[in-house]
Amino acid sequence: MQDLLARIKIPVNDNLYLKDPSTSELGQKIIDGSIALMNQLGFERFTFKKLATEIQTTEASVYRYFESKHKLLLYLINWYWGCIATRITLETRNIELPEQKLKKTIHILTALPNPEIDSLISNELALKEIIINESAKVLITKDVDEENKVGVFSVYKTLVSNVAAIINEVNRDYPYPNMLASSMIEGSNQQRFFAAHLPKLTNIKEDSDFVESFYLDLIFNTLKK
Amino acid sequence: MQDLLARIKIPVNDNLYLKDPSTSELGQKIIDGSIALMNQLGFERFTFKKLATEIQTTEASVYRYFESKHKLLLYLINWYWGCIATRITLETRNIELPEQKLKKTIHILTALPNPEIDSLISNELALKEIIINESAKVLITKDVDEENKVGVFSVYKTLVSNVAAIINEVNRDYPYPNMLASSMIEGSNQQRFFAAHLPKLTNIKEDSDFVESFYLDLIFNTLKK
DNA sequence: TAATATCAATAGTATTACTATTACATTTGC
DNA sequence: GCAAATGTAATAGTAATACTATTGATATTA
Repeated sequence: MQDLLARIKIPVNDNLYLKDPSTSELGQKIIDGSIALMNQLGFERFTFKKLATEIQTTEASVYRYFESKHKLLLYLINWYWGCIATRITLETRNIELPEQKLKKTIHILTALPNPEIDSLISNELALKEIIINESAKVLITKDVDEENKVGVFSVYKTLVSNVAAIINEVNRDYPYPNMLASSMIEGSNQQRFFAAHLPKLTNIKEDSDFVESFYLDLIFNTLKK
Repeated sequence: MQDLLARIKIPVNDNLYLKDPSTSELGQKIIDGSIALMNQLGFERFTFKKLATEIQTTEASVYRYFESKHKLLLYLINWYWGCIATRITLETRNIELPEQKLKKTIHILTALPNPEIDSLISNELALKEIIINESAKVLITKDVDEENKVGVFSVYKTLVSNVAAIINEVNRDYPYPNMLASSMIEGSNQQRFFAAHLPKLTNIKEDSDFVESFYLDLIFNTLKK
């Protein structure tokens, strides 16, 4: 699985970069470095200057690839959801039973990545933490409409609509499949943030992955006919 | 109801302001002006300079009340959730049936405010939009732990725990009451953002309030024994 | 009325996101 | 094989903005 995914090229929207970072060595260093540094500092404290120092290049060189740190984060997010969407397609295509298919999908979307088994990329956990901590800062913005126009969110929208389809395979009459899908995707990340910082907003269980269990219970009870 | 609430003083954490804005005329102008302007511009584009121009004072005068726009937003959020918590207490205390109590709570938390009936404050809708659009920017931060230490989120945590208690009144054995509560509170706002900007992530129904309906269905199905 | 405390305005500074320009290196076409 | 074109990177900026230091004005109280 790991090798297979490593060979698949995940396409990311053209509008997110000035020069495709996957085509050069410096580009790769920018991606790898920004995942590490943004996770460490957080989006606000992260700057192109600090990144440049870290990967031994210059601020301006980074600006050759990305016109802003905002777009860089959008690139990372886009790429992450592209990977997840690919995983769901690959790992559920041989499953017949709709319930099993949905169960697997919920696992991929809500569980923490197991670095040994299902990691697509060298630093998936760091990237997942960035998704958890920083996503809202570029999604919930006044610019969302303009960015949506140029297709920045199409990967994410496709993912939600695919999950919604899997939900409707289990219960054809359920009227809110997209809401349920996006609630789970966004909510599971948020609950992990709460667990780490505001545990009173969650119910952490020692014996199991409480986030995955919560959504399994929630979704299958809701879809029960 | 309106008059009653208008007379209730909603306490806001001391650490959020340098000088209590509710004690002076300029303070009130800062609050009212910032709700209007932040809703109009969004948190990023909102600055103290622009606010000062708007309410005909100076940037530095605003800094007498709030040490940063970050803290100002936290103040607004805190005050909002204080109002909501008060409303839930007042409007459910005479309800005997746990199911009816929960239903009312879900309504207060997920429905859009009706300006004529249940508005606490002159510009509740604008404030609600700020909560929807900007909350994540001050909650999901690297500073969350320090701010949590000084009690900035206590109002919110109390609200979640109160709603969790109402959930457990309906089903004493449900193991994730806090998660369900915080998921609903955060999720309902997020779904409204999606509805406005990324409708493919939701399922908007013309005939009813889809957000309230979604959560009523979701929660009561989940709690069914 | 004089001392004191409160409040507000002016004029800054420091940081940071971002850009204009130039220099160097590599590839490509004939 | 050499020049044109393209790709890459470095220097040295600008503009915006969050935030502060200081001084001036007003109100309160002894």
